[in-house]
Amino acid sequence: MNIENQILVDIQKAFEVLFNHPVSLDELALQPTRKEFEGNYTFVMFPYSKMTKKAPEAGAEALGAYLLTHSDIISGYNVVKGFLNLSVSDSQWLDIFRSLLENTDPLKLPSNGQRVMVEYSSPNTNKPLHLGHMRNIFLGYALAEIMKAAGYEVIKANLINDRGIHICKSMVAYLHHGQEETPETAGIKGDHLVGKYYVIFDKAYKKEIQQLMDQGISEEQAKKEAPLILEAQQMLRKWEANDAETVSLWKTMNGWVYAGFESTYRKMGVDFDRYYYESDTYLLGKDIVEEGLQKGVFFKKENGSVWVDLSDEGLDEKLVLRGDGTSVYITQDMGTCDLKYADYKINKSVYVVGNEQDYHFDVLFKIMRKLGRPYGDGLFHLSYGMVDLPSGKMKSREGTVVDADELMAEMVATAEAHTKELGKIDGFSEKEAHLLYEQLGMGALKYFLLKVDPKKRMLFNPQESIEFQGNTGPFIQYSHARISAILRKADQIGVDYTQSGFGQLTGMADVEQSLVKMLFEYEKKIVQAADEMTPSILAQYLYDVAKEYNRFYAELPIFSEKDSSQQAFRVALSFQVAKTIRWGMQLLGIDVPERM
RNA sequence: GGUCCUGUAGCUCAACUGGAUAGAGCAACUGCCUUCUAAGCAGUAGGUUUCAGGUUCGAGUCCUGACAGGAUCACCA
Repeated sequence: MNIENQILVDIQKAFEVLFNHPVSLDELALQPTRKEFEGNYTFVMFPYSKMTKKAPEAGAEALGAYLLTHSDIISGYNVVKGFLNLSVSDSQWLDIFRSLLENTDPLKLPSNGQRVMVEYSSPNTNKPLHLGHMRNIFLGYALAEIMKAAGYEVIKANLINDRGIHICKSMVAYLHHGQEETPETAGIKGDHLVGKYYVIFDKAYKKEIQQLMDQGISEEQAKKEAPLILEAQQMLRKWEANDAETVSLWKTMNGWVYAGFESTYRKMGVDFDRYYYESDTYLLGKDIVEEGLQKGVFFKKENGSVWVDLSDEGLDEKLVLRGDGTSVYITQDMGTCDLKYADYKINKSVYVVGNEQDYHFDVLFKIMRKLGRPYGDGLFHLSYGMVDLPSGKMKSREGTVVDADELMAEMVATAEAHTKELGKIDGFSEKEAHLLYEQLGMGALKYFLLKVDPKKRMLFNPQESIEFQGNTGPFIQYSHARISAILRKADQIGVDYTQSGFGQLTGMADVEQSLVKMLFEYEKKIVQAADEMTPSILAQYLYDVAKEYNRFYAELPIFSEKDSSQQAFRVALSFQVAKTIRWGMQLLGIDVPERM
């Protein structure tokens, strides 16, 4: 049942009857009535005064009167200036509530026949994951889950950047200083171990540059000629030539990193359906260059380099293949773009990548469209802003990053300390308590990163950012735990909170109606979050629901309520809120506890 | 310099896509645990939505121009 649509249809009818002026449905829109006014939905009359030939206020009055008598849904109305506030009857809301209550499985809309790939995480294998990656990973996971719920078939992909000069840097450093060290002998997670050598390389490299500069060589020159960088480049050539020893070391070190990443992903509670490796894909795309030349989309310059001219689309000329015939970044991206389609015949392809690559994806997508790809219009860059620290931007080479593993451990520890301080773990086993700390710590962290509009840059202050009160994950989790306690008691004393238990209910309090209305909007929020690829819409909604529930909880009694229909309804309402919170939080990758 | 993104309470963020008196949280202050979990609820205070124009019945939202912050503009990835 879609109540808004029904009202709009009635309004449409009214326009014909009252004003003798037919309108199409998409010319009409409702908005929620502001709190300070009476009503549920508001129809704004101002835009229609020309077609109604009436002043907005008079038109609204006429429309309201018409709806009151001709619409089954509308139980009252009032007009303030040109705003027509419509009230929906309690019995309508109750009908809606009953149908919501019936659903026992997490909301999943019928298939829309669309298949989408969401690529996220996509790490380099030369350093461990940090806070910036976490925003990416939680966003990507949540978006994928939300799109599933909205009726898409979703493939989660991770394109691992496992080759290239940066990987060789770690390898060179390891050869010089590694002395057979392994994650086991060093007692360090594999990704951290490899990251350690990346830092060692960078330090030594900088030192060499300085030495060369001291000898009077320019910085630019020094960067190119330092022995270490030459060695790394040499190693890259050997890797590309498939040199056995080099490939073996590469495999070993990458193996360490993958083991480390897997453990981090597991802690994060995220997963992937498909891994792509750049070592498999980096040669792709050259045939597309050829195709583009033939189609006249690309052109060749004198030195043999191949370009695309996007100046008609407001961009510049862009290189797609070097003069020596080797690939650049975008060459292989064109190749993987096609590969994904060949593998899954996807309608949409979403790239969760930071906003520093806005231009790159703009170019890539325009090229694929110019090449006439069938999926061209389904390409989408979910661009998110950087996570800054109070000290400024995170720089992995300068060690000013917040490490993902460390942060998660700290979050869990903080959750533990906080919970113990509140003395809330009576009757918990050791295992249950630890699970709770993890749920709370991770919930706080994930919610913190997901509640903000992705495209905005955000500030992370290690001391203050993640809290447990107010607009936070734990607040929502707490609301769920509270309801769970109520349901336990209701079951214990035998309250029938199925539909038949509140069959005699006659009316609702304001908070109750407002809660029903919010619960009804869950589906709409899922669709909106999926359409706009913005998980924060769902996060914000869940907070609003929890907040409203806590108001209900404080204002109305449940077990001391004497009217059994009232009591049953309030338990049922609580039950439905808990379900909605649980489902929604699950889409965000956040677990909710039964007790806390 | 060109292009793109952002600018809302002291701080972190909302504002249903142009609607009514711009809302939450944190921090501060005041109440509420003998009643279902106080990680909660209610209240007070906090705003020229960076600035200046424009569009219209109506602008935080749209257009123009400043200002501030950021990103990007490699035969790097």
